[in-house]
Amino acid sequence: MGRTREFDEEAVLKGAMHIFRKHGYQGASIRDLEEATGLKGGSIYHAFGDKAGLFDAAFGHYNRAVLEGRIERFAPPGSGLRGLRELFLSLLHEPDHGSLGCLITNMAVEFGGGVNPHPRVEAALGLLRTTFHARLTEASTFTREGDGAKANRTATRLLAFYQGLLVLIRGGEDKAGLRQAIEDEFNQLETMS
Amino acid sequence: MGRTREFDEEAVLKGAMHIFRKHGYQGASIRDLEEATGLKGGSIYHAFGDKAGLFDAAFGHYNRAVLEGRIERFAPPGSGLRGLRELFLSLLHEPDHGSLGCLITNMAVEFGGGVNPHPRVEAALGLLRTTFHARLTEASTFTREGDGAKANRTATRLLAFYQGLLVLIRGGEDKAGLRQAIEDEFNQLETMS
DNA sequence: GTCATTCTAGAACAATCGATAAAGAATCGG
DNA sequence: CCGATTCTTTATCGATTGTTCTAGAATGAC
Repeated sequence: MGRTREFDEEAVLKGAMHIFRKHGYQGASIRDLEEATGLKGGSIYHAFGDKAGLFDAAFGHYNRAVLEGRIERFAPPGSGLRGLRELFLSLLHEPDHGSLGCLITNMAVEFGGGVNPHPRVEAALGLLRTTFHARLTEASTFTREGDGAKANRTATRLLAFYQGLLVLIRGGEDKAGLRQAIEDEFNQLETMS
Repeated sequence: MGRTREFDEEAVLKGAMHIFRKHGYQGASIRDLEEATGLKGGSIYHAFGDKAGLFDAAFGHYNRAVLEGRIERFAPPGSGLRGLRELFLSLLHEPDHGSLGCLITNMAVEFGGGVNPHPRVEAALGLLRTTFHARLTEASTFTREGDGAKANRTATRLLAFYQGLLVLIRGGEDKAGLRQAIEDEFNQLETMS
């Protein structure tokens, strides 16, 4: 029933993900991806169809392993505002001064301008927004409000703040100031009427 | 003393800027730039040295004409928090669903990951932060605070919010929700202790 | 008008791009 | 062992990339 696969798919996707995060989609060449994955070009095309297919798989891996993992670790269900704060602060601990950017942020920018948004970007933003909303409604100041309209609006505001932080981190902004901005935001969120 | 220039530099930079905003630096080819500027490749290289030189000039034009122009129009000195609010809201009026992204945001992301930040990105972020700080200190709630430390921290927080809004706009986020987020942010800023 | 100088136009450059094709290597059912 | 199938490798494809070169057109100084 055919030759057996020699590569570890997860390791391959991890390597490809690194390259796409560093150099973007357009900036990542097939040769770069060969080196990072250990696969030869032919194998890449056999396994993933084309460059866009490998990217899609790598993006899926990012959403699954990195994004969801980060949420589970720092802002699990029940952690409320304190969890969200830790989630935001965790962005500052990225290595290499954000040389590995957030794939969502980077691709929202790189693929933006088309008529419709990239589906994986949309899905990831949706997961973040849903998470923000859920943790917000766990906080007493938001459950008192009756419907979740206020939490919805705050979730959108936090989503923008979150993406902006990643832009500034990647832009080389000093992290102490960003930490202070995060603390301010959540301190104010906790003492809200 | 030599042949006279036939092209209008401002028009050329404007055309190049459009391409770079739409497709990014890597995604803009010299042929694209020829078409958008009306110049032939030879002339481009004669006038600007190379692709990076044209980009640098176009980025300078963006900071001068678009960014500073927007600030002067919506948040001139003395306009305080109300000016800042208008500045933020003006981001939503960008045409084509953000198909022309903010060059600062896009380049902070695309050139991020290097050891040191792109100087023009740094300059533009600095101008924004300085503007935010200045308008904040015009507001009574911030001048009461003695030193400008609070205004500094809020300026950084607003800078992240600003960049995040541009990411979401480019990502195709619906603008009504973003408008609400902006209004919430500034309503809360106006009623601060 | 001549000359040095500056700009423009267009062809061409080597290098790299994403992608394909062909052949060998490994696996399993028969 | 055979043959069908699947994966890996290698070489190579045409297209496009950023850039350079060369010839021609326009300018001001003399």
